[in-house]
Amino acid sequence: MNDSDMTLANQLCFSMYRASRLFIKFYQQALQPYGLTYPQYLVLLALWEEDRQPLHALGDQLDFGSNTLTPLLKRMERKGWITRELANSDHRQLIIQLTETGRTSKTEIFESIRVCVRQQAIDPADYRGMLAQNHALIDTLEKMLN
Amino acid sequence: MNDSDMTLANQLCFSMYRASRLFIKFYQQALQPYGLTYPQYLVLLALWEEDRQPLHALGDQLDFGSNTLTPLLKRMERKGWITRELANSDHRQLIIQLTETGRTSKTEIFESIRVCVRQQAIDPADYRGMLAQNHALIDTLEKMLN
DNA sequence: GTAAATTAAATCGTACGCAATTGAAATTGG
DNA sequence: CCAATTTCAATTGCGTACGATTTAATTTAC
Repeated sequence: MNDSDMTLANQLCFSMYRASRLFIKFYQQALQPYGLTYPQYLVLLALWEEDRQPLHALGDQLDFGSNTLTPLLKRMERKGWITRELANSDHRQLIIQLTETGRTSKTEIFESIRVCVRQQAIDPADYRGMLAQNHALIDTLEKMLN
Repeated sequence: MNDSDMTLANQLCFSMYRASRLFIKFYQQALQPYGLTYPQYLVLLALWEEDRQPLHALGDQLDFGSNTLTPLLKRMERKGWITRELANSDHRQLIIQLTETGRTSKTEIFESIRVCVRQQAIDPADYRGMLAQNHALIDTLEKMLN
């Protein structure tokens, strides 16, 4: 590995960082009508897959700690997407649940996203290939960071 | 595109976001001894490729606006990595230049990064493949966002 | 049964990212 | 030449990210 591998253009980390930020900007366009940020949309995605999860379970899926999630979820509660209530069985756990609005918006928001993503016109095989490679990379990095 | 394509696990954007954050965390470990953050390291990379650039040129390469760069560069100036001076030819432009420390640290910091990256043990062909695919994706997204 | 350890959310502080605006300097067009 | 436009960096405000600590509730171990 020589110095020419250390240019901005040759850094995989930098290209991931660039692609991620552009991708998020792209999604934000579709989410703007709903007043949602991308991380907030991720919370909705997780809850649409499984409602009524404790905060730490959302954190496990999204790799967010309570330092990130607590204020984010409070904002989502204020905007009427979710409710936050202590679990009866364990008063340390905060159960996050979709509101009626949060549940029923799924169809409309998905359609907005789909319209938006369809314009990207990425080859489905490329998409799946990159997804698989990213998952492999994520596994490698997670192992190295303990 | 059906609802099963909308799970967290099937979102390319989310996997980019996850990989990017893990990658940055990985780099931060190597950068911690120098008190550098990853975005600050990117500025150094750009300046090591070409010193004495105006703020907006760094912004073009890293896709940062002055709203991000101005405070970031002030922190780097305080820590002695760079200097900030108005261009004589154009008093609107702020020329960013490496300090002696900034210039000479290159060798040592590169070595730290290389030691760290070598442990990843990613196949070089995979690395190049992902880099190329990311660049293609970045181009697509940039075009769609104007 | 209770002190020690663990788990969970919240809090604190710092540093991005980025949309939007501001204000100053340079360029342009009539 | 000079008013209008454009180009810059800086500022403002908000929402993440995340290391580190705190506080409260539950488990564990003896």
